[in-house]
Amino acid sequence: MQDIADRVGVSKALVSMIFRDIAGPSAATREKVMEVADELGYRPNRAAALLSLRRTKLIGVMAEIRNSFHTELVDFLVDDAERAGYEVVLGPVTATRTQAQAVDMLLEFQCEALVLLGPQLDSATLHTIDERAPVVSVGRRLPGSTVDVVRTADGRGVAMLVNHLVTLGHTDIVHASGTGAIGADRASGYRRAMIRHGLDPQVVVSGFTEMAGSSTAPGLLERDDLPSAVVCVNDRCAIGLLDAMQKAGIDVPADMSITGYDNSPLAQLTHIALTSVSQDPREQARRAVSSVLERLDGGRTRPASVILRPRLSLRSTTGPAAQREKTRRRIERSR
Amino acid sequence: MQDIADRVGVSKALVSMIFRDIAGPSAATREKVMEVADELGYRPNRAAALLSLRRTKLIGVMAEIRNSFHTELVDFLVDDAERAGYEVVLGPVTATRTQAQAVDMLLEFQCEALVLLGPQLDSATLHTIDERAPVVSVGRRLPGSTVDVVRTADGRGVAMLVNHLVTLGHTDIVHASGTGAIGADRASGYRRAMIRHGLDPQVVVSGFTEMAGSSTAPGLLERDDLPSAVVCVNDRCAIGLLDAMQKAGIDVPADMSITGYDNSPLAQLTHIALTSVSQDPREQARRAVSSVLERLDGGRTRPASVILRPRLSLRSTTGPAAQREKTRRRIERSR
DNA sequence: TTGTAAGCGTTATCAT
DNA sequence: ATGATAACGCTTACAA
Repeated sequence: MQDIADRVGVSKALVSMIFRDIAGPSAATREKVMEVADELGYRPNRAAALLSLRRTKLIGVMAEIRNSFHTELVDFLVDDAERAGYEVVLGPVTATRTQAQAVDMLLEFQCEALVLLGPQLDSATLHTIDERAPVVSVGRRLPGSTVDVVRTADGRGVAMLVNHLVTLGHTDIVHASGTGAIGADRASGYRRAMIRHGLDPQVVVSGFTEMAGSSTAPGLLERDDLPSAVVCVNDRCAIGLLDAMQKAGIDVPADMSITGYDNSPLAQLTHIALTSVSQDPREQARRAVSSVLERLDGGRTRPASVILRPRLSLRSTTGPAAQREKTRRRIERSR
Repeated sequence: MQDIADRVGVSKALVSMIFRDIAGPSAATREKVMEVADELGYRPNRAAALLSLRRTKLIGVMAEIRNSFHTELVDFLVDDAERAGYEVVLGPVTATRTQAQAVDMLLEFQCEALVLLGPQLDSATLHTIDERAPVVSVGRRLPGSTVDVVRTADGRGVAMLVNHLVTLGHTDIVHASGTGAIGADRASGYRRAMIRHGLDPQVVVSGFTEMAGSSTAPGLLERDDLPSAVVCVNDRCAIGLLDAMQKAGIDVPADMSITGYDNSPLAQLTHIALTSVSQDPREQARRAVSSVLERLDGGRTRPASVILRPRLSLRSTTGPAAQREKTRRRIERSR
């Protein structure tokens, strides 16, 4: 910057103003400065600006880079943040990099606020982080939390699936569950919905991956009666189960209905066509950024929660409950 | 930092050294300083350090956040970089954020080197960027380029698919192609392989998405003879086509074989089981980071190219060429 | 083992 | 419209 100033014969201050598009400098110097800057290949040093300014205009986003639902959210977050004049710094969680490490990195980068996707950190830790920079937790239920929350009413989403299945005549509905806060939330939504319908909740432990889903199949096939429907904790689990079931000769949805959760691009592929629940990442991103802005620029200090309504996406993996007789015959045949 | 120094009654310099684990300070002061730092919730300011140091230890990675192949690479890059003592900053390319903008952002963050995934920027631009910070282009062919390149021999990969199909007795093999440098590379690999076998290359324009793949189907179904095999430009395209074909009553691979490219997690799902070509993201990431290190810390100045051998992943979407008669009958039936 | 002081590239305040 | 100068928080000779 000093170089440019020297070359043009002005001061650093002028150059700085010109680069920040601030009224003051004359059009003539403006042009000259830009020209020389170009020639010298000058790039503003964000770190230095950051040091001088009180604000960094940086929003840190912790995400599991391999989770397509997270990357979808990140994509939207980047755009929303940009529109608000902020830049997103991604703190990736990987096999070898914990959530705590990701947060540490974001804090070192002097992010003004943190958006945490599916945080597994406990409330106390979140609170501590929040004291340094406003935290928005996305996608996870946080009872009695002191940080901002944006999430879908997962319990309700799962209940919608159960209702849908009951309407189709299903009564023998199993839940393939996941672990952690998110898994627990969905499982309890399932349980409540089943009880509300006077049905028996049946939870089998599964997980959030295709592998988990497909390894849940044998246990179900072993039963005397195949359940008439399985509500899976997410789309990937459902796809794994779907796959294993089809391999075993089970017709979905004729013999058994299967539902997912997330309404991921995968679920929408026509030859998977998974009945699922949409979490509306577009809207979650928007709300998360709004939350950040309210606390950063809007003066809000109390934590706020945004709980979005899930939306059912009916596709071809759910259908009327099978006649018991038929199902049993199918199973026999496939053995 | 000054606060800590004051509280403990030492100088900033000591505190700095302690935080960087530098020999010198006594164990006693060390402990005292850490304690007070904890109490004050102190976090080192990376930007300030960066300003003082000559080095940022930052590697910028430009990636399409929604592209699962890119995110897979990023995941590995993060780990490899960390192992080498570097931090990765992600410059996301989205619908509203161009590659040039992503690169600008990374440069503003004072990244010491740039890893560009599938860059569409022209050679001249890449060269200009390289003058500021060493550039590694990943996954794209760059004839006569002046920057480092890490890629798979895509032409050869596609040729392997063609060879495989020819071995299975196929002769009527169509290529569903993509645009851009990558699409062109794969198309020319296809053409050369076909000619080598004395077959007629037939290229139809498709694209890199499921949508593109499925919208390629009608044109193929319209033909008097269904091609016996289709080599798609990537897995997503293949899955779209696969889907549309199955919907049209075509049995894959009995009536028609389909191949993908990338060996993505999707291709590996057992009920898709797409024959594909692996680009080995793990290895590409490793090489990209090595390239960076050689130029940053190893003193290499000449550009280097690493061209990896693709690897065939045979699965269930390819099979022996169908008898013409059978195929025709199938098609009639499905109409 | 510890302290002092200069400097990194910017922005901001106050003059001119 | 432009310039001088003091921060910003850290690192690093060099000195004690």
